[in-house]
Amino acid sequence: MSNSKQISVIIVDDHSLLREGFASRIEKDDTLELIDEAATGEDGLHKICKHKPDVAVVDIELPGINGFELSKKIKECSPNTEIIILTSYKQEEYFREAMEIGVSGYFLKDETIDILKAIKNIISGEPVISPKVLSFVTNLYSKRNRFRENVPDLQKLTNREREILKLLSVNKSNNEISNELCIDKRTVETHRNNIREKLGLIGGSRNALLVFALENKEILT
Amino acid sequence: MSNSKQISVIIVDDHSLLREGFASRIEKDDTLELIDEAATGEDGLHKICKHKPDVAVVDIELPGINGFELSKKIKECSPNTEIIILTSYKQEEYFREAMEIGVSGYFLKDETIDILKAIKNIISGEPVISPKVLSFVTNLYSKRNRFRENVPDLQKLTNREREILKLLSVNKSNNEISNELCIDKRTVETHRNNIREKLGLIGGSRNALLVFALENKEILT
DNA sequence: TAAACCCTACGTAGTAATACATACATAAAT
DNA sequence: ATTTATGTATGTATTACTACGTAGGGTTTA
Repeated sequence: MSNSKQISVIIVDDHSLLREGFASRIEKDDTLELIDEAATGEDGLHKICKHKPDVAVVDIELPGINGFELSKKIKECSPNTEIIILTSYKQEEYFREAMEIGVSGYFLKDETIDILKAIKNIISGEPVISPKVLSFVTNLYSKRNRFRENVPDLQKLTNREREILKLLSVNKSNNEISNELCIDKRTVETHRNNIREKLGLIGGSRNALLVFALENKEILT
Repeated sequence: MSNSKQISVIIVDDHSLLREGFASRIEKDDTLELIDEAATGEDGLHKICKHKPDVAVVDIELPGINGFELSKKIKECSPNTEIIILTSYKQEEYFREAMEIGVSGYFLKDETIDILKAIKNIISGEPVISPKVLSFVTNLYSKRNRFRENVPDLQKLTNREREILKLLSVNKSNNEISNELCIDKRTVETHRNNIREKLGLIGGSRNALLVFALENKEILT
């Protein structure tokens, strides 16, 4: 009955109607197999730990332990099970918590989403976030009103200059840099000036170079 | 030639080898059609505005206008074109900017990702983020969480001090702040010192306060 | 071979911020 | 009613960085 090529799935949701719909959809797809289902967190945990399915679809609002607690416990007892949150909560806090726990997918029930395709995507290594939920990410980022006009041209800098810029990005002073690189402190100043000129930071605020270094610290080799 | 059921795609990347590989993959899939390609931002924009493809795959680092600028212009001239960023930059800043612009996908070149499947997913309405990149979302959220726990020191600041810290976070000098708030520049220094003391930044590096302000600019009211 | 670039070093001058103080008026708390 | 917190202002000295230069020795390149 259980084809080894099939993706094994367990759903944990207290709405029987939703479980039925989910089961009927999965039945029509022979690459997926619903091996069990549960209506409570405890029952779900028990069944998932027992069967260790490829995918667990869990609701957040559950009788007993909720979907978050359940997810954490799943990660302990069956770490290879991919967890998909399927919920009607689109609050940012819930999404955030799900992300922190490290679930592989987060979908809203009221969406016209192809949950089966999402499961397959996740199994093939692509975490998927539901379109409506993705807007949280976008909004979150948009709240920061910094907007980069150009990809900074770090290629214009020499190796030494990039090295010094990297030290600047971890907030080292000229003195510290000169000690670390065993060069004169005035030489460090020369490099700084050359860097500032190449990056077009001359005449700006006193700390323009530091700000640049901090903002770009990740992309410095 | 062009089957109306096919998904039309244009790729903009300055690496010809990558374009060739992309083209050869697409050829083998008759649901996708590569209708044109470009090596520069300008050429890409021209071709995309002309053909208005279903999907545009764009690199960030491009000769001339970069991938971000290109994406913004694509959204103007061909708003129905889904944009997929395909890049070797996995820095959070780039991902953030891509999200702000509102692209539908963000993938890393060095990943063993099925880009064709990703295109199809996106066409079917599922924004997809590359697995490695998705960790930014997680990190971002957990970072925010840490902020709230580890920086209650901000509560120790008075309203005026927070106001000044906020101005510091956008890299204003004491002089600029004193003008803006109509107080003496030495008073601003007093506030700075009080802030530094309350945040435990005394004796640290000269720019410790600036670094702090920059790193926490998002959570300043 | 000459030109260009890179790393190094230094001179003088000025500005910005810190370290470490004191001081006064007001408003809130108790 | 006295303490406390807050916002304001000032003094002196020191440090860190910038502005604007010059300059030698090394390697690469045209």
